[in-house]
Amino acid sequence: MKLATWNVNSLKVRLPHVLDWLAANQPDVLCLQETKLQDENFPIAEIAASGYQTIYTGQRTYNGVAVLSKQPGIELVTGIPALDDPQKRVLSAIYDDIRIICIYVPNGEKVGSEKYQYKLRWLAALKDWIRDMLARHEKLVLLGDFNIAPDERDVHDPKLWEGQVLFSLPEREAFQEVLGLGLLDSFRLFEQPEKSYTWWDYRMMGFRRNMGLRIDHILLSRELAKICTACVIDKTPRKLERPSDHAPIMVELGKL
DNA sequence: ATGGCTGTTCTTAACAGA
Repeated sequence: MKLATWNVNSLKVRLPHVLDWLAANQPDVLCLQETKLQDENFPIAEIAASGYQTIYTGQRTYNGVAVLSKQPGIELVTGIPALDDPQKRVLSAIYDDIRIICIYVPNGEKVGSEKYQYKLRWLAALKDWIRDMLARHEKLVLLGDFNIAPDERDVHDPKLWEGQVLFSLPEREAFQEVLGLGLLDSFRLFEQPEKSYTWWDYRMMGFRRNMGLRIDHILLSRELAKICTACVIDKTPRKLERPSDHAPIMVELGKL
């Protein structure tokens, strides 16, 4: 089974990239963030023509998440149940017995800002919810754009980013607390190339100079980590014309 | 120190993203 996540930064603009990527990689499940589409504008027909069905929750201009899958999911959840949040950032369903949770964590803008406080509150609510979900689902995947680089290895210039949003200690601690519930960072289960990132700034030739951050993640419950055989960041779509600033990541799971 | 790209909007300037 192949599970993937990709912040597409506007599905309207990136739909051709997504369809090409689906055809080339054939994931069983692909989670998308920053679709930036209201539900009535979601391109279900184009995606269905590629052999995928979709669940989605979106809004105008900002945020929006979707889960594309070969098989239908059950027990859909939209948003973090205990969090009263109009922003469309969370979508979850069960696929092939696995509870998939697609998230788009708030960016946080700047350490100390109102949006940063919202990010930390949001992460605290996420932790409480994931604790509940793990108690109910041994097979669980939490994946998406976390907007947190967990470790110095995940930052092209840790000195420059020290204390900055996406790499500040409170954010990294919140990430570790989620892991502490019983999740593993699939990317670090395997040997990886040095300087592996999932996001590069559009400006200053960030991608060409590999000035990136690893802020998109696929976290696996212990049960699933045991059967995970690979985790790969695919930089191919980042090289296309008009790319998303994020690259997709994919894990492969063997038989239970 | 700043702004640097990109996408979106009751657009052509302002904002948010990371």
